[in-house]
Amino acid sequence: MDHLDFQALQLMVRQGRITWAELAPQLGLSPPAAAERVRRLEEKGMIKGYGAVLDREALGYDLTAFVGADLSHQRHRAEFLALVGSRPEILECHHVAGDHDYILKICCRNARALDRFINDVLKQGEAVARTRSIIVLSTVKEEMFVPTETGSDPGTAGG
Amino acid sequence: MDHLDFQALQLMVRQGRITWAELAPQLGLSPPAAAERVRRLEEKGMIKGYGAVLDREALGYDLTAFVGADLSHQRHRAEFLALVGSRPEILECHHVAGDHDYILKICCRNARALDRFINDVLKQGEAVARTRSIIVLSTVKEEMFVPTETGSDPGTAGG
DNA sequence: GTTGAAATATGCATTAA
DNA sequence: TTAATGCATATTTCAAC
Repeated sequence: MDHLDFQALQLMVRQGRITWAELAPQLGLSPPAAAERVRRLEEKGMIKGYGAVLDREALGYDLTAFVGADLSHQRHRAEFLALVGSRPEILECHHVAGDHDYILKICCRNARALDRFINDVLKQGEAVARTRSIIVLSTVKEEMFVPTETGSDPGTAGG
Repeated sequence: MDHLDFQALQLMVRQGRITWAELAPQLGLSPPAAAERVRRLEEKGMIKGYGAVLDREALGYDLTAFVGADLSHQRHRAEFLALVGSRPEILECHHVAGDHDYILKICCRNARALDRFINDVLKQGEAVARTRSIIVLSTVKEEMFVPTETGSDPGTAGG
C-alpha cells in the first residue's frame, strides 16, 4: 500500500459521503484515479464497508455498558456466539485475555433495559455463567479507526 | 421521529455507500423524498457523520486492547482529556462507574507499540496513576449502532 | 411527496506516461 | 501499470405541482 492509498483510506473514513470530485483534488488525482484507488482498497479488504455514524443518545439509547461475560463451559461457546450475532444491542464482542472470557459492548435505552437484557437474554441459556457490568457515565471519545503511520505495511512485508 | 425516519437511519447504517435511487424504494419513497428525510436526520444530529469501516488487521494494526485508567487526581482531568483527544490510537474513551475511572479502547500495531503507548504516552504526564490492560484475542463482533425499536422516541416525549 | 428538467457526478474507453 | 481526458450514462438537486 503506497502513500496515496493510505491517504485515500484516511479521507474515506473522515469524510464519508464525499464525491470523487471532492476527494480527488485532496489526493492530487483526477476523480477516476481516486475512485480506482478506493475500489482497489475495497477489493483488498482494507475497506470493509461504509455506514452512517448515529448519535445513540439523540435516538434515546441513553445507556452504554461494557459487560464482562464468562462461559460456563467451552461446550456452550457456539450457543454464546450465536446469541451474540443475533442481538443488535450487542455492539461489540471481544474474546479477551483477562478477568473474563468475553467483553461485550452493550447499548440500550436505560438501566431497566440492560437489566432485562442481562437476565432474560445473556443468562437465559446455559452458556453464560457470570457477568460483570461496567456502566458508561459519559463518553469522551468514540471514533472510527484511522490508520496513522505511512511507513511500509508490515502485513505484506516479506510476502 | 416517525417510522420512515427510523427506517432511513437503519438503511443508511447498514447499506452505506448507496444511492438515493436504491434507497428510496426500500422506504417506499421517491429519491428526493428519501434524501430530504436523511437531510433532516443530519440536521437533527441523529446522523453524526459517515465513514468507511476499515479492517484494522488488514492494515497491520493487529492489537486491540481495553485499557482501564485511573487518574492520579481530579486536577489532572483536563490534561488527560487533552491527551485522549490528541492520540489517534485511542479509538474510544469512556468515563465509567467501576474499577477504573476511564476505559480506553486502543488499537496499535503490536504488543510493543502498546507497551510504548502506555509508558511513553499514557503514563508520561502526571494525569494517569495506574492502568490495567485487557488484550483482545479475537473480535467476534464489532458493528455500528443501529436502532432497533420503532416505538415512540423517549428522547422527545413530552417536549 | 411526486414528477420532470437541469446540474452534477460517475464509469468507461482511450491515450499518454 | 497507473493516471489523465472526454464522452455517455446515472445520479442528485431544484422547482412546480
